[in-house]
Amino acid sequence: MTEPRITIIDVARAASVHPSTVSRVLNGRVELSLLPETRERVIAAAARLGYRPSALARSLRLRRTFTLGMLVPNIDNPLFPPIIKGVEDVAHARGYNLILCNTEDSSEREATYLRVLRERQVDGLLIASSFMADSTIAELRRDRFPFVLVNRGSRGANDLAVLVDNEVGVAEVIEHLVGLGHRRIGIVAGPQTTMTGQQRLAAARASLREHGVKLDPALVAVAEAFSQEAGYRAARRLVLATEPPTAIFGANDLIALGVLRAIREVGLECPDHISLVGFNDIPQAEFFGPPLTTVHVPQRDMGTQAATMLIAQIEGKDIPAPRVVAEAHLVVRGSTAAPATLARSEV
Amino acid sequence: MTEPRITIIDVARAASVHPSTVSRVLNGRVELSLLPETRERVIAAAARLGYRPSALARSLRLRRTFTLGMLVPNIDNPLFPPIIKGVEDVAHARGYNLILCNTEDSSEREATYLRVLRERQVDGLLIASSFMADSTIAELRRDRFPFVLVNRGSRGANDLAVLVDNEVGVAEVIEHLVGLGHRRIGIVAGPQTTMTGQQRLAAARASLREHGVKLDPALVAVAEAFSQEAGYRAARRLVLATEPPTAIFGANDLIALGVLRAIREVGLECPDHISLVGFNDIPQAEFFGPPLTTVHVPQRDMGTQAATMLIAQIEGKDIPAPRVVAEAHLVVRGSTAAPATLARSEV
DNA sequence: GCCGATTGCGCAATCGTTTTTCTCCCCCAA
DNA sequence: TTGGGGGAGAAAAACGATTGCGCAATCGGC
Repeated sequence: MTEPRITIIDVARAASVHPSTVSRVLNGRVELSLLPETRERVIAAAARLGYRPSALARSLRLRRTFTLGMLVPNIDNPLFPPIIKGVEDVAHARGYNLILCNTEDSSEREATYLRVLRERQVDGLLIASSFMADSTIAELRRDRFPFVLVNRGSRGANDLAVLVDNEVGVAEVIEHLVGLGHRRIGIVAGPQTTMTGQQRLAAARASLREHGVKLDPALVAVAEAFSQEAGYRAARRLVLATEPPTAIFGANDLIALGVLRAIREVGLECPDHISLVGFNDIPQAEFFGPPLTTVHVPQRDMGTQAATMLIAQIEGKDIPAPRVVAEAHLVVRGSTAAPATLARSEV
Repeated sequence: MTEPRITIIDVARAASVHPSTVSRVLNGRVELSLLPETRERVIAAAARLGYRPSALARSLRLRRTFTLGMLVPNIDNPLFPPIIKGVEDVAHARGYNLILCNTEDSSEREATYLRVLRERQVDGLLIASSFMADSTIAELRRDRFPFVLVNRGSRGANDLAVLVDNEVGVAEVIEHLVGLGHRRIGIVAGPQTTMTGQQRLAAARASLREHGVKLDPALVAVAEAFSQEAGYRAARRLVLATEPPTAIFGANDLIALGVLRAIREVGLECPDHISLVGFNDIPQAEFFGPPLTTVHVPQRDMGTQAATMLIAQIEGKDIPAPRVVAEAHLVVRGSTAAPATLARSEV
């Protein structure tokens, strides 16, 4: 890269035409008439010199970068890679690139990345970062900056978003557990600073109430993050309770995994002593020991939908619905069973 | 974004100075003397207008983008997210951004992304994509384009690279299995179009030979990708053999997971009938059923090392060693045990 | 043989920065 | 009074591409 860059001017010189002609040839502007022979000369010269147009210069001139920015809270969470792939599928097919930023659940990183992405003039933003302050989102809205929320909501009712049906998903979880005979159900909620965390907890409470099951406040813990470690820390209190729950619902699969560790640490087994349910159905969930009962969400689909919506917005096309709610349904695997006492009485 | 952009000229006008002065103030060029009062006026004007410099224009002028490109074969493979995080840690700390591209194990996508990244003038490239042709890499080398290989080698001995010690890792795997009493060992190798795939298979062969264990060719299968599905397809032949192996080494954890499914599908259990070992120690490996015995590699570290090397190269600093070989050591968990016959005789 | 239409391509402005060079002005000393 | 010096900021030239406009040449029609 120390050698001088080959520019459109070099190509023009080599083909004995004007730079503008090179531009037209290479961008295939068919509305302009060009001698086939000229066209070929230009193409040959470009190939010979190994000309590589500068996306920087082009974007500056065009005021378009054909780049999408994506903010992800934690790429370590296996929920996100499939979503990212979905986004990439669409972006790539439509001629856009993706700049992926991992915010590490840190609002400073989030702010930095957001600034950087805007300075780089991405054409639009996919926001899967659940910690982002509503005020930040409001600012984007005010600036009319194209964005789509993924796997999180916002107060602005008209913001474009691809969401998960937390109510239905959680309802199925509770229904399943109650159906198995569980009455002493614990919850390890997600961070209550996130909408997802709030919604899933609220949905669980509501659903338990509907089933006439009382939720012991001692059996509700809040994890500080949607991570395994946070889940583990939060779950310890539950499993050490004088009367531990017979089933625990973790607000996502990673939290559930942390709960699993906590369960084992006190010498109990899942599902023999405590049943466990997660949320998201991350790709390896079925291989866990025991295979995790969880709520499946159409991850890749969410990514493609979000990207499609964003690009439509960028290109000023019609958007059928501002918010898409992805279906979420329980997948029963091996981590749930009837409570121990019941099982015994049944035998 | 339909509103006209606020440029340095607007700020200059608002502060009644020349644009060049604004640039100097905002970039803190202390070597130039500026009246404190002027400086404040400029800063105030910039803040008031909400000025956001254009990274595009700046990069064009500076011929630097402070952006790193990263090519990853498959972000779905949990091996990569921690590596990416390591890269991001360093990049972020040093003022660089990361453009992440997922090649989906497709060489066309790889070529497209490579072109795009160079057109966008990223300052350097992290290449974790193991399918990339050596000729492509040779081209980068010829162009003196800064790049670092991650988790893969190349023929060019002087290419910067952060590698895994496949020999030691695999040797420990074989040693472990042989030590447990296994003699009929199967291998599900990675794609032989990749260096990693070749190396691990070769290392396994060599190690078995050293231990005087004969490798039955019928027990060697090659997966078409480092994925669960490919591992599953490749493993079926092994588990259906007239005399199945008592242990199988999968070239990475995802392949091992596919093998596990194949084992179960024919009604066998792991490790009771067949022991299983993987490679990489992906974050959820310990939660699998059974917890996976595998080779741990310092994932995040590899990312930070690679990024550090790349940035050093970009900035023309000294690079201590062109290739870093990360240590790889076996982690014994529940997926390996003594072979069934032995176990029975021991009881 | 003249005029107007059409074809093929060049001209120059523009996108928003940075940086080198230059100018102006003030102050102080000779 | 004049010249030198230096401080503060203006001018202008890049960086590499795109595009509306316009000019010259060719062609066809009468």
